[in-house]
Amino acid sequence: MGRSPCCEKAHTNKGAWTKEEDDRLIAYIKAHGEGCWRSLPKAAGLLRCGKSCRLRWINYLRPDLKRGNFTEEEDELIIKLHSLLGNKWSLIAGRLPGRTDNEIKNYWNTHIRRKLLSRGIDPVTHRPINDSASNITISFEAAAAAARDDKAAVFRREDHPHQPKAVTVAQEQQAAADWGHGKPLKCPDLNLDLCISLPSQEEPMMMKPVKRETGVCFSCSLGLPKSTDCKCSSFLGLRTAMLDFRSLEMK
DNA sequence: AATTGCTACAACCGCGTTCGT
DNA sequence: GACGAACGCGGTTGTAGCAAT
Repeated sequence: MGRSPCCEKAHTNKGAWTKEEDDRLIAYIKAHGEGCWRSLPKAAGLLRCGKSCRLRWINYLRPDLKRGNFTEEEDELIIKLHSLLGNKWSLIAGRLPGRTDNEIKNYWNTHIRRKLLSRGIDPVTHRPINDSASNITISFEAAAAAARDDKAAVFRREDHPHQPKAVTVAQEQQAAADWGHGKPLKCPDLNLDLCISLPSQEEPMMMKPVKRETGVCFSCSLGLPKSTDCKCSSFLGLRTAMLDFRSLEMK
């Protein structure tokens, strides 16, 4: 069963946006706000599909975008977040104010991948390329699936082709077992000394960017400047990550 | 000066998820 | 609960600009 196209292709422009189109889109969003992307093009007098408008606004026109070169700190943060989250570009972007998922994805593919390779590090697994002995990589998704006792979903490799492929079934089961008993999960190579607490029983495991009343947020846990929604009362500046899944938005 | 190859990044596409009815 | 529409994400493609030859 096919999905109907998102827009009338015959009457929409494609390719690079013109200055006039940008101005129309900016003016419309300033007047009416974001949202209703489907109806926006017609309302704004644009011959574009809603998706295209949304992408243009989010990746290029939004006034809070930083643009310009990435700093060394941003580089390292992206690498660290990627080692934790994999290709979850929107989650990574959420931790880099003023940066978009598309921008980070492009930057990863053009700069950071090469940077890691030149350091002899596999950009997918974040492990030394010639380090054949150490091949234990535990995915947070696998752990989360195990915590849900979702046996059917316990991370079938073919369902997650983008994830590191170094984890064995036995390792997955061990991780699941450890997770289920509330043991801290450690990724030896990340040197983040991760300590993950289970969410409280009454809350569903669906990951939403819920503000925490206790503990520290993800930004603080990485020793970063506080994010705008940070409510942490203090942070000692330790490079120790107390990672709570509820501070992450998971799909 | 012309051509070729490479890099960077904007934009598109397909699909999974969420939301409203 | 089922269904369709809309949204959002990640992978991929297209192309402009630059460097090397």
